[in-house]
Amino acid sequence: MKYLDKLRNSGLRPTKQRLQICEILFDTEKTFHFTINELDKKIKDKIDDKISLATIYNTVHAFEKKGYLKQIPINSNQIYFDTNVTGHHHFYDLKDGKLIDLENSDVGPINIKRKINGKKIKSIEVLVKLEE
Amino acid sequence: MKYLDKLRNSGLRPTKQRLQICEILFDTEKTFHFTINELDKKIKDKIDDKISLATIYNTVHAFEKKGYLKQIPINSNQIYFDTNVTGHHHFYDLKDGKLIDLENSDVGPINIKRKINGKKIKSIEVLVKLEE
DNA sequence: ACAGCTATTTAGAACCATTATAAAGTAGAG
DNA sequence: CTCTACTTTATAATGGTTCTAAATAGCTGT
Ligand SMILES: [Mn+2]
Ligand SMILES: [Mn+2]
Ligand SMILES: [Zn+2]
Ligand SMILES: [Zn+2]
Repeated sequence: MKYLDKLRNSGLRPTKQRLQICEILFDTEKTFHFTINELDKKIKDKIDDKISLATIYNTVHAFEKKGYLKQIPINSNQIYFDTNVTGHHHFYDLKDGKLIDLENSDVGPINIKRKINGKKIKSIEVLVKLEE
Repeated sequence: MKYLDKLRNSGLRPTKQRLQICEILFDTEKTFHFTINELDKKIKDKIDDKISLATIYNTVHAFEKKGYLKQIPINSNQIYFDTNVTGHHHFYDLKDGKLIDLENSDVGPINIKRKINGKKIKSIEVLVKLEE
């Protein structure tokens, strides 16, 4: 199994459900963005076993904690996740609610000049909203 | 009344509730960030009349539509609003969930090199997450 | 001032994404 | 194989936000 070690090495038991979700999330050429609802639909499409919604939530959160997924900061009634966990940015199309990756090279270096005492920077994310 | 014209000029009737909310939101030296829940508490503290939660939601959304407030893109179970509607950025302290303004001058110019066909850029917002 | 019209407020219900619960099932260690 | 901790699951609960529809209030024209 392709993802057995990935899971074992993170201290996550490689259950059938987790392995199937791994295939949907990580077996693709390109990375992608998704909501839980979209992932649930994709699972129903692509696999014949049923995976409960609770397990989908549990798994996505477990993967996020391990750094295999990240949330995208955006105002929406649903959480958007990203299978691209490298530092990068996003276009957000206000018309259709879709996200498009913006590579670091498309944005250029961002130099935060202000410091906050006792805190360090964990991430810098740019959201570029698009309209017609 | 200080906010009568502001409201009338936007096509919003200057009701007692809207005028009172204006005072809480816009009568301050500094701009600030808030959730609906925090605004509701502040209203209970500062004014003696009761304003229903539905009216608070209605008013905040009306003000946002008129450009007197904006939402801050961030992952949270609640929407964060900002009384600072100029283009600027934010630190987000993951420890306590608080936002701190980052002026454009603290970030430097951001040059988005990539274009999306048929779309134009409405806003560019940077979120800098802080950890210990 | 008054009538008539429309916008607004309101309490409460509904909505719905997410989280909690607790019982049944499963993986891995020994 | 057994034991235990972890995981899955159906289902309920939670909680922020939106909807509903009836009451109220601002505004325009007279
Ligand atoms: Mn199927
Ligand atoms: Mn009071
Ligand atoms: Zn992305
Ligand atoms: Zn701000």
